[in-house]
Amino acid sequence: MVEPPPGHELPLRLFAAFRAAVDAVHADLAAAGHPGLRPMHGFIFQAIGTQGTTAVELGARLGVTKQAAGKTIAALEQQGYVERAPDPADARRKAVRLTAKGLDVLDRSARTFDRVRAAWAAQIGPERLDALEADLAALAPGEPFRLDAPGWFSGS
Amino acid sequence: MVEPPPGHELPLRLFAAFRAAVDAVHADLAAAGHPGLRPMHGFIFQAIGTQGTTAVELGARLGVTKQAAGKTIAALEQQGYVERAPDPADARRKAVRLTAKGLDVLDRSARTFDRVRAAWAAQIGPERLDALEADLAALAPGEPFRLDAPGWFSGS
DNA sequence: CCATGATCGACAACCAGGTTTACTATATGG
DNA sequence: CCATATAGTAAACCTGGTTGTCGATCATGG
Repeated sequence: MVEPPPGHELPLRLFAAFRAAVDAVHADLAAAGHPGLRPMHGFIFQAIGTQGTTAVELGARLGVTKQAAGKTIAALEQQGYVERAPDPADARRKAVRLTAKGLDVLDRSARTFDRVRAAWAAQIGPERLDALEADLAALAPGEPFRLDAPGWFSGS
Repeated sequence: MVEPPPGHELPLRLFAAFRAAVDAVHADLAAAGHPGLRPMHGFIFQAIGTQGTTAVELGARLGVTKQAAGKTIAALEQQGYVERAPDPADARRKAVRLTAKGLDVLDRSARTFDRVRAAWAAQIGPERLDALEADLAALAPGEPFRLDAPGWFSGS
């Protein structure tokens, strides 16, 4: 009977591949005038999206309190990635939208992820990459868009 | 021509699978009298290992400063997971070793990771799981034991 | 044998991101 | 019209990390 690999190796390889893709994105972003963005910011930008959002909604998407979301928004506003405008329909709310600079991050990220995927397909073959993706979907079913990763790792 | 899936889906699925495995480990740990341990602690325990280590060495393995490693060690010592003893051969050094409680964490984690792997093999078939692992090794080559994940995500 | 430099661990001050608690301002529904 | 719920903000605090500094202890070259 053949010994299977130790069980911790597969999770580490999953994480290593994830990390490789994210590192590629952030290397591109850093080279394109967006230094200082961390992997967690990718989740935040995705959570804001092209539609914009509010502090409460952003907090819910990221799995943090609205106060934490508010701090994050303030920081991104400071750096010019988002802008806030009063909601004409509800004076309590403040609409948060990505600026052109913020949209550039979203756009570049998407293109780099596509580039990484194409490189991977070329490396192991598109069929095997599709099989890999299908198997992953079977092993960890459900919505892949869980944006509450910040906080999951070190969070309370 | 068939549209490939958006490139960000695969990384998210990689992360989701990693997260599922780690969550299984920490659910088991929490049920076994180790509540409050976060995913990042798994990396720390692995970095300390059965051999023990020192603050400087731990910092190097985790990719953080020795001061941060020292704080982490102090916190784990407080909770009874590690103990420090003076090194008889070098009075500057303090050997850090896992206590029985700490070794229990390491042991349980390894067994749960094995259990997860077995469950995954049963679900998609051992051949496909082996293929998945081999493909991942091809895509993100190199040492899978990169323990500097804490800090990578939100770090400086 | 000892002076100099490197290394180990600790302390202090600070920062980033998160939480809890508390508060104001605005909507909304009975 | 008022009671209750919701959006945003603020303050105090926690954790994990950083830089800078320091004393204590090796290690090495005169």
